[in-house]
Amino acid sequence: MGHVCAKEFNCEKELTLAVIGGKWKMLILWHLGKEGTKRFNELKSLMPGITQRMLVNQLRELESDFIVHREVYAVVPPKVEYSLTDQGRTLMPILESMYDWGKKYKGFIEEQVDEPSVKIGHTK
Amino acid sequence: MGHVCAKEFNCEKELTLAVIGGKWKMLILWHLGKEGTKRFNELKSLMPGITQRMLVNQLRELESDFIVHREVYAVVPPKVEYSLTDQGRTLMPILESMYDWGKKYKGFIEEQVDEPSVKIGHTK
DNA sequence: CCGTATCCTTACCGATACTG
DNA sequence: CAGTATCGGTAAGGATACGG
Repeated sequence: MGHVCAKEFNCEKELTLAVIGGKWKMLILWHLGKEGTKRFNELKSLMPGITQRMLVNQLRELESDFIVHREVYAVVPPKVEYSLTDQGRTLMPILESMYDWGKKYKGFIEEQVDEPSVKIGHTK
Repeated sequence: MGHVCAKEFNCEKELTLAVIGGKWKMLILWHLGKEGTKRFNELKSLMPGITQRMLVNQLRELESDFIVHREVYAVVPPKVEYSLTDQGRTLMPILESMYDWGKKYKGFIEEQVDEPSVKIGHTK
């Protein structure tokens, strides 16, 4: 198991990329890492634009890669909580340096092209 | 210009990912960052499996994002050298931490599933 | 030696509708 | 509330052939 298993990589960096590289994965990890445990619909409303299908999909992959823990409560209506595993938490420093780099790079790019062209939303 | 321009991102982390996330980009950056300037065919033989089309493509995107510098010499037969820009060099710490994380994660994964399943090539 | 030009496959992702 | 199921578009990436 693990969505990353049975794939071939040229390098361990690509393994890391395979884990965090999905369309919404970094955003999910960021919320869980910075704000802690979240329910499914909480995550959904924190990420405007994501569909239910994609949220489930990305969470399932992160779970099968041992990055995210899924806790199901046997209640009605259903309650499911997501959180980072210990392994998942070790990704945070990488996400932070990617955030910092992206921020500086955005400024750099806007100096090169004199109209602001890289559009970033509000999630930080 | 810049292949990254005119795209929308939820977060600056995703901008970083857009810059390094191509299939062969991290590998290219790694070679240029660790071993310095390379000619086109040198890069190609350092990356078994890459096609000429993809190597050109990834290099052009990195160039338009101001990460890689392309130096053309007016000689026959043609000679073209690729190197990291100053901006490109600032990516190396991120690539290194992704390498380190991937390496540890690979060991971690192999403990979970008792057969070795994550296959990594020889490029390091 | 260093590319272009085509063609084609497939993986990713979005929209939408339905369910325990 | 927290999911499945299905369908379809699009862009990334591979194979191959040709060119300055």
